[in-house]
Amino acid sequence: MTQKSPGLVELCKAKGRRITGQRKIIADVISSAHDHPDVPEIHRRAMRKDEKISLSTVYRTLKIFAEIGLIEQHSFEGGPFRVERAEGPHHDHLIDTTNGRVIEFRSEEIERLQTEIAEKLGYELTGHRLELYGRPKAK
Amino acid sequence: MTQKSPGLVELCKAKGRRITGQRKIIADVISSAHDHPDVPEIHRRAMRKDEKISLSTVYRTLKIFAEIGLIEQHSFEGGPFRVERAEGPHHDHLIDTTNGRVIEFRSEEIERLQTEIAEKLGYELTGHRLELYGRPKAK
DNA sequence: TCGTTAATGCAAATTATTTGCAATAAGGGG
DNA sequence: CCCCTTATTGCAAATAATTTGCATTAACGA
Repeated sequence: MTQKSPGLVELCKAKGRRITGQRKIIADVISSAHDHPDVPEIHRRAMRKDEKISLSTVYRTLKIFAEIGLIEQHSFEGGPFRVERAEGPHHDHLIDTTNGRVIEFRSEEIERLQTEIAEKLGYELTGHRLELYGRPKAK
Repeated sequence: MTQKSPGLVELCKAKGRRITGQRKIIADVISSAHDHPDVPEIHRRAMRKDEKISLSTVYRTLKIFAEIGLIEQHSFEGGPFRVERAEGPHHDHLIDTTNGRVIEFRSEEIERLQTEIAEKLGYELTGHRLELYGRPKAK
C-alpha cells in the first residue's frame, strides 16, 4: 500500500457505508495516483492488488466515493470520466493538447466572476466547470 | 423550411463537399433550432421532413459540419453531444440544473483571464470550455 | 458467533457513437 | 441533358462506456 487513504473510513461510516476490501483498494489506488485516471485505468491498477475485482464494482464504488465527497469525477472534451481526489482547495484544469496532460490551477478572480455572472442572470451557482486547452509555448 | 441555412452551400463547396438533400435538411433543422439539441433529437426533427434519413447520416453530417465550421459540438457534464450553430460572437453556457435549459452569456473579463492564466503556465490557449451550473434564484 | 442486508461478480442490457459495405445520387464533362 | 466517377447514404453490425439484474458473499452490530 503506497499510502493511507485519508478519510475513507470516516466518510463511509458517516453515510452508513460498509468498508470492504475492494473499497480500500480502490481508495488507495486513487490516493496514490498522481494523475487523473479514467475508470478502466483505475480498474487495471486495482487489479494489480486483487486480480478478481470487477469493473462494475469500480464503477459503483467511484459513484459512492463521489457521493460521500471523497473524489470528483470530470470528463474532458466528451471523453470518459476521469477521477481525482477531492482534497485541497478547489481548482480548475488546463489540458495540454499535445499529450493530454492535465495541469491544475486556481484563480480567485475567475471564481468570483462566475458567481457574479450567474447572479446577474438570476441564478444561484451550484457548480461549474472550467477547462483550458492549450499547447506549450515555444519560448 | 423555416429559414435559409446561411453558409451551407458556400462552406461545403469550399471543402469539396456535396450538397445533398439530407445535408440541407439537417442544416435547416440546426439553423431553426433555438435550443441546443443532441444528436438523437436532431435526427427526430430531421425525420419530420424526411422519414428515411438515418441516424448514421446525422452523425456523419454533424461531424462534417463541425469540420467546415458550420456548427460547434459541446457535451455538458459528460452527457451526449449537443449542437449549436457557430455564428455570432463566442459565448459560454450556464445550465439550469432544474430543467437542463442552456443560457448563453459572454464575459470579456473571463476570456482575458483565461488567456492570462494559460500564458502564466507557459501555454498558448487553443480552446476552452466554461460551464456554469445553477438554479434560478428565489427572488 | 449469527443474522440481516449491503456489496460483489458476472453476464446481459443500455446508451452513445462509429464503421463496413453494397446501393444510390451529386454534379462536372462531354 | 445524359453519363460516369466517386462521395454519400442506409442499414446492420461493431465499439465503448456505463449500468443493471440476480444469485452469492461478506460486513459488522446484536
